[in-house]
Amino acid sequence: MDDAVADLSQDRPRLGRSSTAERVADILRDRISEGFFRPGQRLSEESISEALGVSRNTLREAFRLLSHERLLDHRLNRGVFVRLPSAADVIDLYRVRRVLEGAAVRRTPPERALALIKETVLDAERAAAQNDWQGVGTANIRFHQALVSMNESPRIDEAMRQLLAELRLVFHVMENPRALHEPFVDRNRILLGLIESGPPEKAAAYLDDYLDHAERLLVHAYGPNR
Amino acid sequence: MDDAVADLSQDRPRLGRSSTAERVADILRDRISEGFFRPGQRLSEESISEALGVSRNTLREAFRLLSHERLLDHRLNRGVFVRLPSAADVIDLYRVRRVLEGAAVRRTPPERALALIKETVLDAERAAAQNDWQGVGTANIRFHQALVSMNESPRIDEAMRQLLAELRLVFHVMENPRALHEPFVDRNRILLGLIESGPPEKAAAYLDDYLDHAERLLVHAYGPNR
DNA sequence: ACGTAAGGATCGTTGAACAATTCGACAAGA
DNA sequence: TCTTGTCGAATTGTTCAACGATCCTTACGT
Repeated sequence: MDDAVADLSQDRPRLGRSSTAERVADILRDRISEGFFRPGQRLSEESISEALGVSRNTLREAFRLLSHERLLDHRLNRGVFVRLPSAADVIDLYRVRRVLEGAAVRRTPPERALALIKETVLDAERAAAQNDWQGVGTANIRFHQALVSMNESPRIDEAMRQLLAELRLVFHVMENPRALHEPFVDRNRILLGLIESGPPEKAAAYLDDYLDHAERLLVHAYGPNR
Repeated sequence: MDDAVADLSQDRPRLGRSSTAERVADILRDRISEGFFRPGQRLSEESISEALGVSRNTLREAFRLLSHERLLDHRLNRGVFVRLPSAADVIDLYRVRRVLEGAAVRRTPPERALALIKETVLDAERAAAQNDWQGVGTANIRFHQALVSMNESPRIDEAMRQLLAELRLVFHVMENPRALHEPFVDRNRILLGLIESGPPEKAAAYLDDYLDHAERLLVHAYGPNR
């Protein structure tokens, strides 16, 4: 009986949830990540609060939340804009990735995480076979989220979630999703192999090259915009 | 003339700063980190908004900011409380530290960061000589902030700032600051030496031991509380 | 010991109001 | 033509008062 009660405590976080502001933030976050709101676009308090049927004050609380996640850019007296990351941002994002993902592949992978990673590799391959490059991008993101989960740290998972959401903004600025994601379908498979069997150093080295490649791709296509 | 104008654009970030909510958040952040508000304490919207002379709505925006930094705990319909980290939180915080600081010491230290680190080592030694253990704690925190700055990533700096603010909450729960900080005055000096001269792997190994030590100290003294 | 009910305190959310700020347009001047 | 000053509309920043919803405590009854 005590066991059952102990299991229950895992559902505890779901209890606290709710609050209009958070639900509004969830909606906006989804809209942003799916590209409905474009990077650089201004979000009007009046029109959105009216469309969602919540008061301006509540909407502002939601805006605050998303600003803190770096998805929105809050400029004083000018309103909030969907964040438009600069080239410097891209470079910094990859610096963080090298740290978080590098630490991950150096650990002995927990079974749980390994299964997750395999799954996302398959997802990417399936999507690629159907020329669904948007889907490949999504699977890619989940692949790296799974990678980082090897660190077994809730805080790192959360940080990675935010980072990838921010990176998705970068993707939305670029056209030609195929060139952006195709090279990494194979690389994911290879990296998985190195994690499973190879020595950690080998996987780490390959990962560094992987990230260099991805960063170069982005920054190159990003140069003109700033 | 154009050159002068270009230089000016560096001051641009300073323009955006302000907004009552952010200033309120700054005040509360300081109060929390100095221990004026104790972990677990409830912060009443009414009394604080009255004391600070701002409206409840504005105060709530500030609360949101600090909740996102994990300094406050926002429980629906019950109000906000100064966060009281659990033992599991402490363990996770140290997992993150191992990743961020470990990556830092493996890099070739930039001159700028090295100077900062030296400074904080001296600060800690000076404070220890005067039996100012609060001061040692502060210097210690700045030492690790400086360590992490070797990563040369604004986002990692920011993450570390938050992490250390959260860790300060843990310190405030414990009595006997001396036992908590004294051992690390010497260890800081040694780690600095290894970073300057030793091979990175040596510094990394010592750092792991350092963090194990610190974590054990905290978790041990923390066990009873939960 | 346990379930229920009542009451008070506090939070969640709203709507309206006004001041502060931005931005574009247009006119005046060099 | 280019710059500068001024005005007004639009939007944000902040406050205030109000009401329903939720939680906590206390008291009561079984």
